[in-house]
Amino acid sequence: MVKKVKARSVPFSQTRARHANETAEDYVEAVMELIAELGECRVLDLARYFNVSHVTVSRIVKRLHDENLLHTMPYKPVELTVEGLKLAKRVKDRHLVVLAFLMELGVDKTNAEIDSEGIEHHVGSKTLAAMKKFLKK
Amino acid sequence: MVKKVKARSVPFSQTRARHANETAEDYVEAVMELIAELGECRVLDLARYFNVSHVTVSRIVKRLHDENLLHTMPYKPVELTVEGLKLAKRVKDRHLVVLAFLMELGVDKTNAEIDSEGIEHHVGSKTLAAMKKFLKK
DNA sequence: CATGATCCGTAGCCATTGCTACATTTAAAA
DNA sequence: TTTTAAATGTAGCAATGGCTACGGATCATG
Repeated sequence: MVKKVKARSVPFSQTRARHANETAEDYVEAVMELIAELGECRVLDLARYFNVSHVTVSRIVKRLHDENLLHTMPYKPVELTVEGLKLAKRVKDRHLVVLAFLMELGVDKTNAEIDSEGIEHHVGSKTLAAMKKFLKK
Repeated sequence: MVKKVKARSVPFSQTRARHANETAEDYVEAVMELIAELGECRVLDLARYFNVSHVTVSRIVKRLHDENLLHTMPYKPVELTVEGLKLAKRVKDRHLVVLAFLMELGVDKTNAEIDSEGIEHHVGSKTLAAMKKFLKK
């Protein structure tokens, strides 16, 4: 008799797509933050923010432009599209909830910041709601 | 005056390395589970488990062999090295804690399983300790 | 307006993780 | 034993995200 093992809940066929999506979330959030802090967001600002070369940023910005999340013109600042802004707001809200949640749970700020940046991308709506509920008490 | 924006807590310079590491964690955990369930772990078992082609599994198994996490011989089952088993146990323990934690938080089992698989890789020792403490109460 | 510093784009390399197509090995069945 | 099905390996392609090196654009400043 051959036992059957169930496949993962999150199919791995989408690993690359999921990573690309996380990158998109990180970038729109960063663009929103950098515009808020600096007034505009240049490619080099993103490169410094993420600690990568401007080349990496440039290519990713181009991809996100093709995906209608960012506006770009050669040698001009990066801006958010309507869709990009919507995503950025959602991501930032979720990020803040996760961060506050971890700290409320007793994790020190430093570790809460580190972990929340990794965790946030994997927090579904149900988990997010549960975290918000926990924070209210 | 130019404002300074702090870089992310988790430098993105290590994105690829982090993803590769997550893959390693997922694979050793899967190998341990499949051996427990099926008695042995074949490349195709992993392919079915992760919903990817056997080619993808084959290449990753080779890499993890080079990293001393897995034993492999051509056309033979995949096994864990001592180091791989140690990692697998740690990963499984953390996974179970995160899953139990989410369910205790009020997330339904289905969503807890989905989210825990993404979240687990980003739970540091401090956050893990906080989750365990929460579960004790 | 010239010029040099800074910013940005392009070319081209690598690693990881997907894939299809085809070859080879293993093991079971005829 | 031979043949056939299943499992595994290999070749080679694409997308994503790292990088260095180099060249063109922009802008402040002399």
